[in-house]
Amino acid sequence: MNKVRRLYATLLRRYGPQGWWPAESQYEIIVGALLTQNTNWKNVESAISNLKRAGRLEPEGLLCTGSGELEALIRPSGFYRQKAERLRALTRKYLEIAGRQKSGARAVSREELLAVKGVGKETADSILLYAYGKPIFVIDAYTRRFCKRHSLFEGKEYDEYREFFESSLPRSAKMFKEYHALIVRWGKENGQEKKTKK
DNA sequence: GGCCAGGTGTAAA
DNA sequence: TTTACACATGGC
Repeated sequence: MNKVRRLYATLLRRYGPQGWWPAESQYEIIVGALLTQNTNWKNVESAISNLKRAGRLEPEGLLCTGSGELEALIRPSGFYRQKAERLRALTRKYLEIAGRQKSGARAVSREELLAVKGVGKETADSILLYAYGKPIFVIDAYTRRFCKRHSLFEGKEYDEYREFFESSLPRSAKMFKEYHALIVRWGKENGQEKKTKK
């Protein structure tokens, strides 16, 4: 049993299952993944609840919402102008994937998500893992801090971290979901040391 | 009042 | 390839 697995057991014992991703639908996960970019989750919840209340938290409904109205609804999540635009692009991709799945065509790929403007590696991987159940380990700022703090791994590239975790753990989406959630939970209780000036 | 939050795209060096 | 900066709100 390696250190990565032992730490997982420790976190799970300390915090219990986190039950991520907190959402009522697959589409809500995708919307949350985009809105949470560099943003406090509380603000995202507020934006999502606005969308829900307005009946816009579904792909077709969101796409037929005017720019001004959409921006106003997601305003609490910050970067609201660009996020409104990017949310539309991602929603179109989501519908395209859904249509394909219905006809049994090829499955969702990381590349096509990355091709959507506003979707970077973390967002793409969050979507693949939490919305589509693909066994891909999500790396975020907390994960890097976690690695450093526990002397697990010190790399540079996003994919180096991802491969480190994926090669240290059984290939299980269920475990990847829980581990990432636990790291975030850990991160919220362990503020960063100093802030090396990003 | 400044720092931070479950990043990403773009432009310049 | 690396670094710098814009994007923006809300909580402490």
